[in-house]
Amino acid sequence: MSENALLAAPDRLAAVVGALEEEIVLGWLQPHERLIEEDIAERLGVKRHIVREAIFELERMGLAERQPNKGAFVRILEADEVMQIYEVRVALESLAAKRIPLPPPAEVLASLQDIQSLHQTAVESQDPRAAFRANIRFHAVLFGACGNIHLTELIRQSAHKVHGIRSMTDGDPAYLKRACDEHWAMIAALEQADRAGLVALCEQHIIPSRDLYLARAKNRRR
Amino acid sequence: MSENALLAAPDRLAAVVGALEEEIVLGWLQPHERLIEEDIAERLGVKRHIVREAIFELERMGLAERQPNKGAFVRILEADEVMQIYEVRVALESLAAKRIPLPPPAEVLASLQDIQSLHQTAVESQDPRAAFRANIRFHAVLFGACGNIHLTELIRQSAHKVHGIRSMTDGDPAYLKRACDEHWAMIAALEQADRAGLVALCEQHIIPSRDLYLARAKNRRR
DNA sequence: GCTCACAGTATTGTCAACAATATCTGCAAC
DNA sequence: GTTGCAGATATTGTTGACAATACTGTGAGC
Repeated sequence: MSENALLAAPDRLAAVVGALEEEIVLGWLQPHERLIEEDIAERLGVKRHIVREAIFELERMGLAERQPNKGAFVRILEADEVMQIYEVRVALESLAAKRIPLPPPAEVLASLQDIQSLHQTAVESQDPRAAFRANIRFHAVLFGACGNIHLTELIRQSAHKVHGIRSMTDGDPAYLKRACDEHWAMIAALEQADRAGLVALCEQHIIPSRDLYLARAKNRRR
Repeated sequence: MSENALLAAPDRLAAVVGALEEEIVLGWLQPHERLIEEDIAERLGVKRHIVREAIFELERMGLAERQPNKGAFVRILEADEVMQIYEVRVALESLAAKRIPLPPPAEVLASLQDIQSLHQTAVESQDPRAAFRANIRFHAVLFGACGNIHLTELIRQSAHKVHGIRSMTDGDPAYLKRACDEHWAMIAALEQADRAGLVALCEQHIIPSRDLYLARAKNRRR
């Protein structure tokens, strides 16, 4: 990961945050695992300073928890927290879906189709990292089309909190296949200017991911 | 403001963020004014390091804007941004209002009444700082009663972005009086378990503040 | 009189050393 | 065998100094 050293200063922090987020989300870093600043700094080829700020950021994102003078841990969300976050996500994403102009600009549609092709490829070839990234980009472009930057940002924040996509790693092919199909259905709804269909799809789309997260959280608990 | 030095480490950052937020919001710091790390550090009696982090936080809150290697400025929201934020606020606060248990726990009601008494006193005695703080606390307790921490946090975030309460300073007594009355009406709706009334009040309550903000933003522009 | 280059200044960004705090290990007393 | 203490180690938190960058003002050349 020494490519970080090559990045411009303002992007390094974001790069480290992103790297750590992926490691947590893809399960390389387990819940309750300690995040030791110096180790991470060395591993990612940056100074401790940057890692420190990144961990603050992760804490804000809800992926890590800090205890003063003790350090940071990968955080595990309680079931009720997950429910609460998803309740808000439904409201926000539903609002966004209602605001997306229909039919959307051609470049938005084209972009979504490109990203979704990548997503499908990643899912079929069982590349969790690529699938994770494509999935994020798909939703960013989709909801970004609503034109409300603040809303888009809150949706992004809320989604990142519950990217417990360990599901991706130990894999649930049926779930992944379904997510893929639903993405294509959303694209179709956009093309056909089917507002009701789009909103319904968006609202339904996130429920399985919630339930999967909850089911895994339950199993994880000893 | 040297009392900051006495605070425990983890709270100092929050204290500095709060102090700067108030200064921006109450108009002591004007839009486009530069936020110079060392000056602020000296003024607030903390190290530059803390101020630096605080400014990052302000940027996340949307109150400041940073340009790499150049510095940070007090940010001024464009009219369309304000509209967008308020659109989200209506959705979020409305959702919260629908989730508050009715009637709410006695301590919540008592707390709201206490805070609102303070708010009223502050408004009547034209103490913008106290009014600002009481207003924030009122909404925090009110929406906090919905029980969804994540939702409460998003509401707080969104509200802080548009606390352009310069309105408080150069003052619009009619607006302040109205806000006060509406707060009392919300308390009454809570007591009477009047869900529809509560939700309607919450949705209407923020519109005047939006319009006031927009009107002032317009005047401010030369 | 205007423009461009250059030096000087102000400010932000980075770093490595130091201080404070918590955690671990080994030993002794009971 | 367990508990409690003391020293050693590991880790986080803080600081001041230095480097990099952008801004400002002055003077030379046209």
